Amino acid sequence: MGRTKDERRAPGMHDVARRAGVSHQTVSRVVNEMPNVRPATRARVLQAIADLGYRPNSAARALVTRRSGTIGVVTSGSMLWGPSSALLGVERAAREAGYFVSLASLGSDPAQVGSTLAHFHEQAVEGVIVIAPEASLQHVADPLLTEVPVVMIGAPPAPDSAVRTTSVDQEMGGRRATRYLIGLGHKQIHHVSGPLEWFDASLRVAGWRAELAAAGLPDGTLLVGDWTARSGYAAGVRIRELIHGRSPQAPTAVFAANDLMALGVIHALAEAGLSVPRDVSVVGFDDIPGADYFTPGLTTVRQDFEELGRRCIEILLEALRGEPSIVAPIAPQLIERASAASPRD
Amino acid sequence: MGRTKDERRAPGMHDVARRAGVSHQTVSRVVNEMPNVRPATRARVLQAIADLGYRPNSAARALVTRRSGTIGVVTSGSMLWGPSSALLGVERAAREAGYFVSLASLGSDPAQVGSTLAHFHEQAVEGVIVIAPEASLQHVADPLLTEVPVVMIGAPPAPDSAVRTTSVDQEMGGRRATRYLIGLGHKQIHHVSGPLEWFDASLRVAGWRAELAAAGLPDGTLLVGDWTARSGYAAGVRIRELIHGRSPQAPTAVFAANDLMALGVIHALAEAGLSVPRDVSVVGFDDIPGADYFTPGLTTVRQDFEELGRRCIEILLEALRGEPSIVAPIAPQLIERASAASPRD
DNA sequence: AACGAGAATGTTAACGTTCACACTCTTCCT
DNA sequence: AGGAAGAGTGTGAACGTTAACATTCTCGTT
Repeated sequence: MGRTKDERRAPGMHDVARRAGVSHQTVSRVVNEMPNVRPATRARVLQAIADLGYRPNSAARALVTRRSGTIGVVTSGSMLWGPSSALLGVERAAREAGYFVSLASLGSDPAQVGSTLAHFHEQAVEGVIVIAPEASLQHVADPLLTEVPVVMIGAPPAPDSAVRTTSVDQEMGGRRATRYLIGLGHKQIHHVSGPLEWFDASLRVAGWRAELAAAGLPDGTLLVGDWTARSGYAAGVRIRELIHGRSPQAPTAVFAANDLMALGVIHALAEAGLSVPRDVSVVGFDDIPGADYFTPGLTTVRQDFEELGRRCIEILLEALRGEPSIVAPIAPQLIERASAASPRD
Repeated sequence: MGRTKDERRAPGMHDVARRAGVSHQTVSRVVNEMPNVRPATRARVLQAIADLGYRPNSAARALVTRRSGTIGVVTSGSMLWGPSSALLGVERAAREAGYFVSLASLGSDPAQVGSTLAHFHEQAVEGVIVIAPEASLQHVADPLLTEVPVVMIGAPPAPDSAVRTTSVDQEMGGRRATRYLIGLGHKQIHHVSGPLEWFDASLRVAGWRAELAAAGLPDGTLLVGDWTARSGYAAGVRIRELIHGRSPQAPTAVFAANDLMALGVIHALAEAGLSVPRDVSVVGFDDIPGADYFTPGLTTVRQDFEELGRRCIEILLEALRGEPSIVAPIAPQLIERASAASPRD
């Protein structure tokens, strides 16, 4: 009775080595594309690998190497258009660079942060990318920082921290939107922002203010929303009341910090018989799918999230190599559509 | 700046064992929550673990165990609202079950399929979840099937294949939307579908047809889109031409297979001075963020993508345990809003 | 008191790599 | 001819865990 080993083990380096008539170490060298292997030998090994369908065992490699070949990505649980797209960019770039991508989402429960970190730690990730541009989450990954590099997407550079960052230039986005409206002749431009503890939100506010000031215009009213269309609607209700009351604060244009809130604003306005852009101009932010077919088509500021994700990996790789990284933020782009026009008067 | 080379090895089981005055095997037993450890010993070990900040090394474990504790998730590259949400659900459930989640997206290039599979294979994933409900991708994971269970999200059950599936009941969704419109009194109901090679798309078509037939109504016209608002707009243009031409085929209601296309349809209609729902009723599908603030608020069929993701993991775990799984598809839900009403005549 | 059945713990050998060497050829210089 | 330099290859020991088995305790039973 021979060994009834129906547990057919996957071939290992030794099997390949035997078949190619070399030592396991030579196989290792071939697999890792190291120099100092004669072409003929390399070919023989490669052939054996192909014949046997050999695949290196990454666990064994990770064990001895102490490198997992994995990078961890933390996302906040929201999965809005932006984060999802950035995640996609991150994944693509990471895989292209030969890394595995391990995903972990953050619930609202702060205890989850600890468990997520433990999760990554246990997996021995080589780097972490945080897609959660809320200030409250700015330091989620700090405990890992002593061990691995961390890149945070969308956060402003923090020179005091070892966390590297990259982002779309949100302030510039805010300026572009505002300047465009000013160029159209608007003088009263209000802003519906996201929650101010989001970096993106407060930077867009800053851009809006700066541009208003630069043009010598008075500050507009700031209405704080929460990124949802519903909160945009609430802001829109406030705005239409201002307009109907012929308030001196009544705006001729509104800059919303994302497209969803812009949608809500437009809805509130339309409900009250106010037409966009005839009565009020609206500019959004993000250029989400469908923004071009809102009624009216939404003039907005587009950000390239996938590019953002790619850069994230780029920076992480630089950090892994110990290089400094000076990456300029990505410039967002204004997309002209129908929701903004010159004021009537 | 440059991180000093930290030669201090992380503590291993032996270190813990020494500190607790037991053998490494006992530590292993404690870590893996195995029985037959005296409470006092367990406590001592736990204490030592805490003192040393010990974390089990998953690579070593994976090596000896031949189980990676990782499940692979393949997504198509699109990152629409649905897939993203499902991904989130999958991640949550997987982590809760103690698994790592490895992500890989599929580009358009079919060669990528192979590389993605190799990627997972190399990582020794224990199971694969495919979030790519296109028929063309139905068999992407088949080569892995001999090794690990595969669960495909959104695909119809295929009894001939070992691939397990789960989904929202798309046909029911199509029926619900259509029935609602019929209940409102509509007799000419057209459908703007997604690409027919998507399961979801063809099932919704089937539901629409079935319900029409059940009500003894004539077939409506099928306009095939590609999920984008732009394609919905194109369909809307066709529809408004029908209406303006007083064609006998002119519909009083349109069922769009997703909200984005519904948005496009509404836009095209509005452009031509046709009002929704006064002139034409529109029902969408998905209930994407913002759908409630379209003008008018979109009546649509909501699917619970996160639940879908959770079930996916549930089924995968069952497969891993060798259990059969008979999971009923999730019933989608009609959300009544303003975009559909009774026809005027 | 001796026995034995479990419970509790320990010992040793894998798992499949890479690393640090040691070794054997070439090649080319003196 | 002698040998140094370096290319090409091989050897054995880690890496940190679990599996399988071996051993020691702890009782209740006879």
